[in-house]
Amino acid sequence: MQCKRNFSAKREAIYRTLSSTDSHPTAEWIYEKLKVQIPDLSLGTVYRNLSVFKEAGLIKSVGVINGHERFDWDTSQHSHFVCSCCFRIIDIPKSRMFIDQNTLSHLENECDVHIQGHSITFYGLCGDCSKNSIESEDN
Amino acid sequence: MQCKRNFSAKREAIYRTLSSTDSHPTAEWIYEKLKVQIPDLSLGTVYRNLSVFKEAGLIKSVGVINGHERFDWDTSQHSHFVCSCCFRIIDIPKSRMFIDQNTLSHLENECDVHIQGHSITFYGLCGDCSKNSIESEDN
DNA sequence: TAATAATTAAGAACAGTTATCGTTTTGGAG
DNA sequence: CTCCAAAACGATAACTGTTCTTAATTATTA
Repeated sequence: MQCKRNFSAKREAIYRTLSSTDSHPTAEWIYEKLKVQIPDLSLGTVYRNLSVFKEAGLIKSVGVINGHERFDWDTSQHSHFVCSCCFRIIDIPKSRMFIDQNTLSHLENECDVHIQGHSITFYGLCGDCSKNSIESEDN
Repeated sequence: MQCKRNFSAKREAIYRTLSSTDSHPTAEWIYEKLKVQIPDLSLGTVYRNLSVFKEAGLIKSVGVINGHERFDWDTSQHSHFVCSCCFRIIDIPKSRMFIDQNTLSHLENECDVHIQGHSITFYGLCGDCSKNSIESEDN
């Protein structure tokens, strides 16, 4: 991959689809979304380009949630909340939970490691699932 | 599963193998380790019992690292370091990096979620891989 | 002992992802 | 524009970690 300006039409569409949502989608989701506009798109192409983007540092993986890798266009340091019920992923405001450089340095010494990054994931029930589980108790 | 005392011999062996290492192993690793002593052990049995333990809250999953689910006998709240090179997982001392209840409460309100837990993962190079990558530069 | 429940091995099935391969598209040079 | 090489592509097979099925075995209870 050269630079962003040289994206092929499909590559561009895949990147645009990912970067226009905050839902931290799967490859499949992006594929389904784009198939409407680009009927001859292949799922393999979505996977391949997501790998290309990831390798180029243009996107990040949130990790494998419920068996599906989830992607994030926002490569800046931020935390996520993952709903254990519907597997929705919600961004935690960036102002929160920042681990300072001093702590990282101490950790590196203490554990004999070289830290390049970190991720904080909260899990529990999202608002909707929380509400639903209360409603379904009313029987 | 009833209670820990009623473990079958193989279930017991699987739990013992996991709980006697800090390597956060995969199902495969436990299987290979036990196959020596228990030749008629099946990999499916290891997977099944790990699920049973997880469901019972006896063990935790560290998540899927490099395509393999990693398990941890230590269910208490603690953080991990994951080496991006050899995928070793190192426990971070429990004294470090805990997020207080007050912060969690604020987060729950701010994001409209119900937080049940969280995990902090640091990544980078472990001591060994860091050393090796420096050595291989000397060419 | 007989009936019942729990656990297991073996291997088939499954799902998400990656690799292969022949074709098409793209972008630069002449 | 035309040619060419490199990049990207679609289709689909292959791969891999995990789960499921089934029949057999083992443990428990009556």
